[in-house]
Amino acid sequence: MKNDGTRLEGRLKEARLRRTPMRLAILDVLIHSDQPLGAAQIQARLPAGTDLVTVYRTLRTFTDKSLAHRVRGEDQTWRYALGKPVDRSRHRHPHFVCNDCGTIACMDQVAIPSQFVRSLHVGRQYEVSWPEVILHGLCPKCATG
Amino acid sequence: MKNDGTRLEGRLKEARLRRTPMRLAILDVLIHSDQPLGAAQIQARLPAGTDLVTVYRTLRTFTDKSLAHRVRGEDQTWRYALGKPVDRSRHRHPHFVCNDCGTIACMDQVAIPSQFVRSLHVGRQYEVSWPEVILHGLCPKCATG
DNA sequence: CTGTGTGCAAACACTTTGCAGGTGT
DNA sequence: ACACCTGCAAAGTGTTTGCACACAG
Repeated sequence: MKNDGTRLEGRLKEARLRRTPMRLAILDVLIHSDQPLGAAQIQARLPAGTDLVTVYRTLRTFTDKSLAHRVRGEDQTWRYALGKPVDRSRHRHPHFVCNDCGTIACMDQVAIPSQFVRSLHVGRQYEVSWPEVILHGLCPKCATG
Repeated sequence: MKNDGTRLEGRLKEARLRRTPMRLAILDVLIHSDQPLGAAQIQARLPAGTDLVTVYRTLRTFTDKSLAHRVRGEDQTWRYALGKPVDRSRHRHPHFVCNDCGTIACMDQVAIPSQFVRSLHVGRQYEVSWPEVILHGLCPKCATG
């Protein structure tokens, strides 16, 4: 945890992006979140007065450079999360959306079976590049509550 | 095809909704579309001057009564499609989104394997109610084009 | 110094809400 | 007749764009 700062700078350098306070701050928020966050949620975790537009632009930069990826929430908004180095190019893990509290979780540890697409027997006129899986249900908190 | 009108009225009656020109018109548009349509797209297929707000309200009524279902398009907008009687309560077929032209197709004929969720080995703290599958790739038109 | 990033205001696109008047049953 | 629909206007929300200034490299 101590060298998060260093790691963050490394990510920016790798993506050939300037190391600005705004970017470091947003990376920091994302790295410490256990779930994808929306632009407004991120803004709320930054110093008061932080400009939402800049947050949007920064997030766009991150996704453009594949530093982060985004998923849609039930409520129409984009949620952003850092892509694990391993799946930075393609984020093929399922996402979980809670019917109750609405939070989303990246199930990085869950793999979509490689033969999944094939098992669907989609007409061969379709060229499937990747299957997005969104699991709906109750998250641990809401399931027990 | 000749008795579409009758069928449409039947659906409304079944849902205890009044048979209004607006509703019949929208049902007609949806029944003749091979893909989910957005509110604006539906409006465009109705007589000029049709109120978009009413289209939205009508679609909301339809989804409330499970007469139709909706999916999100890549562009963040809702696309509506009539639910097949069979899956009116739950629409578990995959949807296909074309990377190129952006159109969405309901793959009603494709079944998601029943053991799919189990095969993911999601932590048991999560209660998955249903798996949403969105296939990304190229549709027949764009694949050949 | 130069190109990129940031802040602020304003624009945009999609969707919802309020209310008065019209219509199906 | 009465509840439910519809049309019009206006507000909301999330996101993007334009432009002048600030700052990292």
